[in-house]
Amino acid sequence: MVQISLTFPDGNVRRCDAGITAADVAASISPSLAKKAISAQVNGAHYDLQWPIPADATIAINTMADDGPALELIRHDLAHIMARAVQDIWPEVKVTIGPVRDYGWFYDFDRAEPFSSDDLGAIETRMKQIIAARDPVRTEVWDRARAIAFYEAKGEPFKVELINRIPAGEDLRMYWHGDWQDFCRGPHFQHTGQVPSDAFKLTHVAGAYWLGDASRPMLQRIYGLAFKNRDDLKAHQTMLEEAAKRDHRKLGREMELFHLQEEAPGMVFWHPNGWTVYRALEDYMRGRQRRAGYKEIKTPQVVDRVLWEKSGHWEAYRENMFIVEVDEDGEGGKRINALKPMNCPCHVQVYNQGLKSYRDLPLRLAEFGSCHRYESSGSMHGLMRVRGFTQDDGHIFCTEDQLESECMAFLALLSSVYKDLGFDKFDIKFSTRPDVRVGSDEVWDKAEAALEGAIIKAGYPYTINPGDGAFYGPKLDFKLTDAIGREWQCGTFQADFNLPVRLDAEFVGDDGAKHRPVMLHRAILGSFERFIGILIENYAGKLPFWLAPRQVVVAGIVSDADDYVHEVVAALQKAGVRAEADIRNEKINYKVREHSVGKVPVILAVGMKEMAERSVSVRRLGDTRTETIGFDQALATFGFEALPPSGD
RNA sequence: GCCCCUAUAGCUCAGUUGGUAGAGCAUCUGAUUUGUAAUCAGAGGGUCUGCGGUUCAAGUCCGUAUGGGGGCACCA
Repeated sequence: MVQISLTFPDGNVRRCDAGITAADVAASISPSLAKKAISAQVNGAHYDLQWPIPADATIAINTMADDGPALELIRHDLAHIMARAVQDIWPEVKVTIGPVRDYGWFYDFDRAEPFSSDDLGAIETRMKQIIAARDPVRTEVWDRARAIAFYEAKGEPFKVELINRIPAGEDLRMYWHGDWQDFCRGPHFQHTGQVPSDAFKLTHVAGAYWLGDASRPMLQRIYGLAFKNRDDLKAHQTMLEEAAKRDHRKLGREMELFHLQEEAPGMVFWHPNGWTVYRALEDYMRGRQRRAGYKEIKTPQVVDRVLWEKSGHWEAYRENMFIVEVDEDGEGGKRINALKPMNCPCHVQVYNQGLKSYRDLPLRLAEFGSCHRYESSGSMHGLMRVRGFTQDDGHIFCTEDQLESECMAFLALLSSVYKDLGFDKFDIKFSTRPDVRVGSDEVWDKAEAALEGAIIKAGYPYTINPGDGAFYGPKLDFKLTDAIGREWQCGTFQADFNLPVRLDAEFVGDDGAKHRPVMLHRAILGSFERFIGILIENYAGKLPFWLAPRQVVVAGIVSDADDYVHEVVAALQKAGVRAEADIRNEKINYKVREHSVGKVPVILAVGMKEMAERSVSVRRLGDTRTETIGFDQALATFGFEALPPSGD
């Protein structure tokens, strides 16, 4: 019998048999709780659940138990086997925890000397010996006192701390792999020989804070990859190698899109090609937002600290701000300004000019706002996390009653934009009220219900991050993944009950009295920098025609056709196509190769034959076939393809 | 910010146990007028990231700063 455990955000776990429906779960627990199960465990295997699940749907859970050893079991056993191998070799090393993750596992160790790559090889060798020994795995249930006494005697302070964090009354399950012991929830194989010995690989070591707390010691985390067999492991390693070729930092250099340099860490130097992509994306977003009812504005880059003090940023965000000191009177009388780290306070200033009526709401202000944040040195990453960036920012001032409909409209716009840009699916995280917050519970109830209601009505799967909301309101985050599967937050939709109060935004209601608007912060791309990074990786540099920096290269075959090449290029440019001539004294093979490597979507080869019949030979990126079409047809075709998607 | 790794020509890299640098591509100059993924020949190009140390001698060893990579923390 397959046992299913559903885990809920509050930590409750419901165990039931396979084949039940969401309605069954609802009936046996409570509707609200049933709707919010976030993950399921089957025979130790972990599954994320996506919501909403229709009430009558069977909770279909893949039972890996039937088709050989579950990957999770393999990875979990390897975590224990690795920890044992490490202590076999270096008995003084302290063990901590080692969870299963996508494609493998990791385990954190406390050791004075760093693990070297040679050490990883030695650990792997020892692990294989343990597997070959087919050591039995056995388990016992201990009470807390015995376990604590055991680990204190053994000198494993991290284990003692872990046990102390487990809720009182719970028994502890102790597992032995041979004579090496660890405690965990299980389950495990019956002996170590059940783990495939040729389908895992220790990949790298990295520092990681104990319990994710930067004030605690930094441990050494060893990562491993593990699969059911050698072929799966190799396939995954090949996939990673392929993904590395799509890295936007590599493609950004190869395609001459942008560069970064030491004198301006985290600030992008956009090259002509990259800036063309940026501008194409900006123009597209401008059109989409205008048609969605946004008014575009532009606000200052440098703003006096007084405003940041009012908004609360000076207190809460100061160390992340670029400060600009101006010697105002020439005698050292300093005026302190800051580069804006976000646009919100400036948008409230625009809103606050003139008295607003309820008839003005919802008021949607949009800005391609350049922001600067002094991000910590270790957090920067190519275009994905930078210090100077431009948000496709927008703030909607509305009433509480308009919150849900604005959220729905935003979801529709975002999903349409993402679809145009090649993302049919994306991860949505819904973050609810944190312990420390502003605003009454009543307002939070209303806002959370509006956001969650909108997303359920729109029918998108989402994950709840309980307590992960901002102090000023709940939020939805929209995440996209890069080439190697790292998630990056792009879109966001946040309700804010704080800033309208701090910056005194108000409107006159139909009752003639003044009211506070709700302020909604929202972005679709997030930042142009990050989104372009994601786009490059998602398309492996082969951007769709309308976004490509060079859309068409007209390559002459012989110099006698040069005039015709220039004529075609000029006509294409007039038709709105980014076209270039290539009349260099090179073979057509050379030009085709160079522009293919350069990821130009269309190469038009033009020689004496084409000139005579006023045609072009079309070769599209990724397709080795060529097609000859007439001059006018080429203008019409590429002129049309150069237009951005309308989203309609 | 923290841990580990790392820095040689525009790019990708080689440089053996320390003896003051090399390849391919790119660039430039010739020749070649070419039919859909690299025509041939020649030339130029590097304070080996900065600073300090060890040594008769440092690209190579040590320290440090900065940048980069992988993670962790952070992302009000």
